[in-house]
Amino acid sequence: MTNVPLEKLCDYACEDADLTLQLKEHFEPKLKEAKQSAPFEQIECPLIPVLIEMEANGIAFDTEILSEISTKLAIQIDTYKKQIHELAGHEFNINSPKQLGEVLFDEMFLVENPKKTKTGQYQTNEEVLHKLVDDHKIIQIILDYRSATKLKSTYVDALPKEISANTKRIHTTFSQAVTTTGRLASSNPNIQNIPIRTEQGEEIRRAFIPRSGNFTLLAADYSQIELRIMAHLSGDEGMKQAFIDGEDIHTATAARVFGVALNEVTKEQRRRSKMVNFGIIYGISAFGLSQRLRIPKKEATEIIENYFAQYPAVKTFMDNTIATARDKGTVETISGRIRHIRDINSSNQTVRSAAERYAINAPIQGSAADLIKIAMIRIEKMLRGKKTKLLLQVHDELVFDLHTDEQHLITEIQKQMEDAIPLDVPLTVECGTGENWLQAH
DNA sequence: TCTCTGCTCAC
DNA sequence: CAAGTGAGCAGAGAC
Repeated sequence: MTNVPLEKLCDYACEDADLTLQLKEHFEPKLKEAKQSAPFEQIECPLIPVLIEMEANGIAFDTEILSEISTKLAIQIDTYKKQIHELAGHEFNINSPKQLGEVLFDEMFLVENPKKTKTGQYQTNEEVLHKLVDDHKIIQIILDYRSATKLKSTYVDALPKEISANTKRIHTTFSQAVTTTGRLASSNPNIQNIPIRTEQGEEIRRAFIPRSGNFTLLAADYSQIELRIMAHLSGDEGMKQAFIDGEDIHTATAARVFGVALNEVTKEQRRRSKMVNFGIIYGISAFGLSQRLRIPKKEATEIIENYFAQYPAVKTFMDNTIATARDKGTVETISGRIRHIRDINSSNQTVRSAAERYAINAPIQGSAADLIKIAMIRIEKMLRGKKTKLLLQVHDELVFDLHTDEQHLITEIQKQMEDAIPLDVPLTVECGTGENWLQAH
């Protein structure tokens, strides 16, 4: 075992349950000797065998469900393609942003001064096309074409190729050391970006199924984990109270920002507040918010000012985090995971502002990663000797093969996730089961 | 075959 | 200039 490169071993382990066990036994004592830092010793090292097991477990996959979708998409794509070529007056490669831009803007003149990319091509992304949707009927068809080809090439046709000949399951690779914040990454295939937002997209999740008739899929999701971490780290009383009272955070935020009662919040107000809440986590600008909400910049500025007036400790937290980054060149998560922030003192405002956004986002996103990793380590320990298996992690969600005789584990898993790190606000986890990943949500 | 670009999927 | 973290696809061009 010692003569084989570790990477290879992990590959083989996916196909070989006995080797997986050997790897786990090999790692655990060695890792205890390593001494570097709390997140390294307490989180990353004990997580290694957990990830090895998840990769080895794999998730069962029903290709037949997808073949139906594939045929449907192929017909749609063909129809769109013909309509687009007809409206354009000639054939061209719609998949080429370069060719598409030339058709729309050099031949059809749909815009006076089209935006260009840094290489001088016309921009044809979703945002640009959406603005033109009422100007010409070709635009909506292009958007539909893009969405259909994306689903077909990236998911419907690609996922079946990833099924292991031995296990008949899909075994992703989790990268533990590629992200700047402490999140995991998933590849070959990436199971962390399986569609869910559109009706046609979410159908793909039906193909992810339990390993046999004695199992169901269990999905356990943290609710609003990043905003709860913001409430905790900032100590903002108003935001904390909203979570303690079990309120819908976007509605509660809207009530405060727009100065109305909770039951008077309109859908539009909630939508705007939701965007602001997300913006806060990412490091917001008035311009960015105005673009996303499609409102004047002045209005966006007003909303942000109201937000900070209502959640003053959030503003203080953001200022303090940036000050620390300037002072020490680093920021930290709850577990002490460090991110170095370069360019925080740059004289170039664009560069400096970007560094400030990284400084604000890293403790939030990284602490969420700490939390779920701790939960994974404890849950894997709890599941030893059980039939239920941990399969996937999608940043704030864990997916399991749940044995039908082990229903009691749902509450145990939920508890482990909610209690991973005690915060000043409650953490809530929603669990669902089903015959596929879509149903489990 | 490799690398870069533009785009789009997720949290 | 302008919202954080990733991965994968097709096109396009260098080699």
